[in-house]
Amino acid sequence: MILSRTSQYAIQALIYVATQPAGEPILNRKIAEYLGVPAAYLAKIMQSLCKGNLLYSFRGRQGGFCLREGGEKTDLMQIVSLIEGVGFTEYCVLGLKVCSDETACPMHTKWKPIKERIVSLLHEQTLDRLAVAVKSGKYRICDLPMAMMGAETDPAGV
Amino acid sequence: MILSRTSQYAIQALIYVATQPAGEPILNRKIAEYLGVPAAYLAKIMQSLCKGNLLYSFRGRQGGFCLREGGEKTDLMQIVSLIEGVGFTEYCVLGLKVCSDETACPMHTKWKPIKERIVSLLHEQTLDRLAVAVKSGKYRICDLPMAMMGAETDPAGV
DNA sequence: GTGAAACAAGATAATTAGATCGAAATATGC
DNA sequence: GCATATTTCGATCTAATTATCTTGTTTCAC
Repeated sequence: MILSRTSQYAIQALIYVATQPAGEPILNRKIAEYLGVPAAYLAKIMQSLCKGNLLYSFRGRQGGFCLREGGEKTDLMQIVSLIEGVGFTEYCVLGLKVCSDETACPMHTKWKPIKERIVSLLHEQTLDRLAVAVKSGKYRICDLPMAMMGAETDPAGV
Repeated sequence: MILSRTSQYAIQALIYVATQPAGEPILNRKIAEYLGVPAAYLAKIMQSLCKGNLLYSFRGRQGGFCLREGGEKTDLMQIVSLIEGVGFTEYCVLGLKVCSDETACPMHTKWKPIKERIVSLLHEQTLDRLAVAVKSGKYRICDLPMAMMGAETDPAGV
């Protein structure tokens, strides 16, 4: 609805890395397996994240990916603008090329505050905060195992 | 960022129809020309809008498209759910298949209120209100002519 | 050296956007 | 009434974008 699948995978992967002990390189394969996303595609995304200076990569044996120092403070806005391009928040809801305070689409004034809330939410969510939430066990960054889906609606509990 | 191009075109076209005198069928060609969008593609979208009971269509000479009676009260949510499918607002920001109050991604609680604001904005914006805004001349549903782009930065005024 | 891993670039698949074309319908002129 | 121009309808086809896979190379620990 808002983010491309690429951005979603990038965020999930970075959160996962942030939940792991710092300093130990993590395999792309492991991340992909955990998240249940295609490893080859994820590898490409991880490369972008390296080029964008969010990750370190180590080749060869004992290789893998690590957060850069201070990387726990990376916020979602940084990740998203890296993937979708800066200014992805500037797009007009109705798709107009030019839609600013001066000359706008009829949704502009109402949409602007919502957009601002989205931006500040993306800014305030940092990898460390998200990692804590995941480590607490209250939240997930990967899908439920199929078996569990709809488990609540199953009175027998299987 | 939020809506597919198809939804954007659908909304633009419906607003345009709503600005025109009711009862007079409007040509797809005219709408496409005004909005500056591909006519063939728009025609397809118009068909969906007819099937979704938002528009009437008339074939042959003097044909064209009209809002259905009461159509001025159509809100953007109706249009969008027709095009993108109902439940497009239910998607998880991080792309999880299941993300509800019971079991969620770490963004869920913060994202939910924003999502609700988006939904209510889409609900409160009806075609007649948007049409009024456009007819007032304060807002646009089509792009500026190329010549005007950046006109403000041109001291000579060309 | 050898094997495990990231790296790079391209090929393929899926989805979305847009174009084409032959109908079917209908107001209008004759 | 009948031909005709005008328009939507419907189905299919192409192009562009996005997501995914493949293959080979480089790097590094052992």
